[in-house]
Amino acid sequence: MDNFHTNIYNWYHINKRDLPWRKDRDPYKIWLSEIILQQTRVEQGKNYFYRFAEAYPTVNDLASAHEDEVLKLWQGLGYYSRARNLHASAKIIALQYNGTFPNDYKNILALKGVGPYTAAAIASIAFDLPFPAVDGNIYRVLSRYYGIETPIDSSAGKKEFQQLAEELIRGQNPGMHNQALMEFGALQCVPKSPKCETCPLSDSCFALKNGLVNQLPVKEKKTKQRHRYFYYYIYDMGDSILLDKRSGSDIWQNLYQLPLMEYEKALSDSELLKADLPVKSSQLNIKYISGQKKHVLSHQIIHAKLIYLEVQGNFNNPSPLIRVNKKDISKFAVSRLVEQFLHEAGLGI
DNA sequence: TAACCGTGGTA
DNA sequence: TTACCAAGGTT
Repeated sequence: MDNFHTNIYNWYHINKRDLPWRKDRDPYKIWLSEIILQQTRVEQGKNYFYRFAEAYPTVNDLASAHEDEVLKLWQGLGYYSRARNLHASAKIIALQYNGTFPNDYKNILALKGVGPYTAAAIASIAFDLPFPAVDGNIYRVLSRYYGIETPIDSSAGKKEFQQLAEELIRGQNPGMHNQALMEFGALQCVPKSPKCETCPLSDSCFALKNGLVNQLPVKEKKTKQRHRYFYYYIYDMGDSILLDKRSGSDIWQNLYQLPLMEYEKALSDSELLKADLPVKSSQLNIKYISGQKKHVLSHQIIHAKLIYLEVQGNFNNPSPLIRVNKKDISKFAVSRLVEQFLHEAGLGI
């Protein structure tokens, strides 16, 4: 074995973390952890893994849950399509595979929410199959060590790194190899201020030798952010309020929210008082309007306010909105933004 | 292909 | 405060 492998493997055996999804090689748990960890730090994902593993010990348990329940467990982790796809794939495994996790790369890759990285990670870690798991860590480690300046988010870059990773895993223990490289990127060759002074590869690292550590990896695309203006309404009916389920292809799909009005620009409070309501009624009293809250997503900036309405007298259920008892609000999956507004209004958790 | 899809940590 | 970005995938 060459210098690269030997040093990283030695480093890994000394420095690897004791992570809960690596206690055994249950493909279901490895899959679950990989979905949770997509674009997510280990420290943030850990608690969610414990939650899911306890609520759904097997893939059949997950398959028989309701999507609302799965989304509630996922609440706060973001990228909610992961939860929807996780649940949909669990149903496929339960029904089409009779509860046995598929054990070949093609069928793993065919699962919803499983792309090239995740399929390779599961195939290698759970089934010893020699597929390189090329994630953000590995782009960073390889680009620095080998001095590769091809942008990692270009198609040429993806092809180049994939090919290099395939050469590197040849003849190695696939699961250990992939995990060693990822762990090395996550703990040693970190994005900012990597620990080059204590790095076992410092003698042969191209970036360190050439002063390119802070320039690599190269990424070209920058996502521009769209501004949106959300006005949420609490319809306080004494012991209950109204909730609404989001649908369509927008953010927070299938999560619940307070009745919402969206505008292209910010409304002043006086404009807001004259504006349409999500549910019209002559028996409303405005208790207060909150200050503006800025909620930043990866690709959108949402400027939001909460309008607290007290409903006088009777109020018919304005379908498709649902009337929810205040003590049951916390059973519904909501975005962080709605969760914070509910909390500030003394509702929810 | 590029835009879209969340949240929280860090410098 | 801003900018970056973390065990990416889908459309």
